[in-house]
Amino acid sequence: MLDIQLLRSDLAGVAQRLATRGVTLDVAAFERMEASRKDIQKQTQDLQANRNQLSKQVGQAKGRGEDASALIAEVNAQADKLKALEGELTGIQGELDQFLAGIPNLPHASVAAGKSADDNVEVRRIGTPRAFDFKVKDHVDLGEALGLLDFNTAGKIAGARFSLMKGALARMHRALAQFMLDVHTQEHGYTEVYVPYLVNADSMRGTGQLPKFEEDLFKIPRQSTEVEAGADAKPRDASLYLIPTAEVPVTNMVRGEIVAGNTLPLKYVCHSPCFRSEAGSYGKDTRGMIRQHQFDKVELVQMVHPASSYVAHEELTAHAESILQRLDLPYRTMLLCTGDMGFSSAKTYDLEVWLPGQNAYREISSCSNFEAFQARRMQARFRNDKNKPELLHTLNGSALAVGRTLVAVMENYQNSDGSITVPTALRPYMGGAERIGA
RNA sequence: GGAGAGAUGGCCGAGUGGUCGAAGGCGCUCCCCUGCUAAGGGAGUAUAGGCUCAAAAGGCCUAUCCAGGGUUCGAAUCCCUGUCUCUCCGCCA
Repeated sequence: MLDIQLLRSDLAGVAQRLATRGVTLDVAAFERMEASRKDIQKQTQDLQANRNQLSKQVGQAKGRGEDASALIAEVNAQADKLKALEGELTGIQGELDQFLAGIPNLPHASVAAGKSADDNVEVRRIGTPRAFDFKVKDHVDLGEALGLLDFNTAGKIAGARFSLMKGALARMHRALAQFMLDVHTQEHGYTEVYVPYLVNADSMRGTGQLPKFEEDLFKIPRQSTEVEAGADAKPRDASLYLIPTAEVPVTNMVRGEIVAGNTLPLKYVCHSPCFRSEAGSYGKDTRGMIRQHQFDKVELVQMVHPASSYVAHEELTAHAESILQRLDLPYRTMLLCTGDMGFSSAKTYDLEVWLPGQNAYREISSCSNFEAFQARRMQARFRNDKNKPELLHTLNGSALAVGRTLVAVMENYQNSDGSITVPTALRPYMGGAERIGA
């Protein structure tokens, strides 16, 4: 969520920066709502002040044993008007909140303007794709031939976009997650956390998945026994959502908190399953385990001082890259353009790993700086030098998506006989195994 | 699932209808005193928003004592609904 003060002081500037993302800000609507809010708020507060004043006098009069009925009558005379105004104020503030919640973050100055992924900028390219002297297979052919990957059975159990791994492949999947966690905790200073995989709507709002992207989430409908007040009394919605990324529960750890300044930066790493309905991506990546309803990911999350978030962003991205380097997987780092960034992000690097089976670089990580956008929604703050609460900055990045890393290892480390060499870095996690299959 | 207790400022904790944004303590900040890893004295110390002001400072005002409703001229305090925490019992990986 953007700072409403920024919209008040520089509406045109905000609209201009949003335009680079392809978003049109309804300036007129905002100005109309603001004018209305000001007017109603002024009237409401004046009446409230008047009521408080008179009520105080009632108390004083009664204290002196005098009759206060005239004062009480005076307050009562404006009670209806006050109640109506208070209702209006709540209404207009709700409208403004909703309007504000629908506006994406402003791109950082270092982000290139662009419309789509075609305009992303390649920042660096590490490693050289291996030259194969045989016809390469993709991970589906490799895994099924080895009898270790079974999409048919997964389909029977759950449906499309689920996968089932067995034996050494399932173990390698687990090994990858363990390896990533160990590197980040032992070498990069992250604290490992285990978190809920089902979260409430407040948490989804905190990181920006709600209200705009509900269709991408798996939702478990639930009703509280609490009944909302009002004419159409209905039970309060207490639905839970499956997390689409550990970013949600981990970042929400600081929701509503004021942390001591000297505890920053907070650095967490979390291995979790992720659930995405992939609505709107029908027909995309239908083969294999590139795009699944359920996948594992090791996520890095940092809460930092605002002054250091861009340094932290570079570091976090480097932490993610280090996994690819240790696995000796060729990749490139892309700076996303304004038009291709996620809703909440001010700046994002995507890491794309080389997949021989597709003869292409494919996204395996996304590292973003959200500045105060998430923190403002969550009211996540720290005490600054002046001992005043100030919004902190949040960042996160995948390091890495485990399923896609497994795909990358399978395809890049395949041998002519259909076996897969185990990367050296993973061998300690695989009981010393050097090869899968054959 | 059953029974009970609780939720107040950074922390502890008082406050059961009026002048309470909230005593007191701790912590923190500044000043004074003290020549010393201590103690004492004084002042200050929530957040968000609105109005005023060229701006800052300042001033005035509104809201917030878990959340949402209600009663009342007036609610931290009374009533209702919920959430969470703790204790005991049951069940359970």
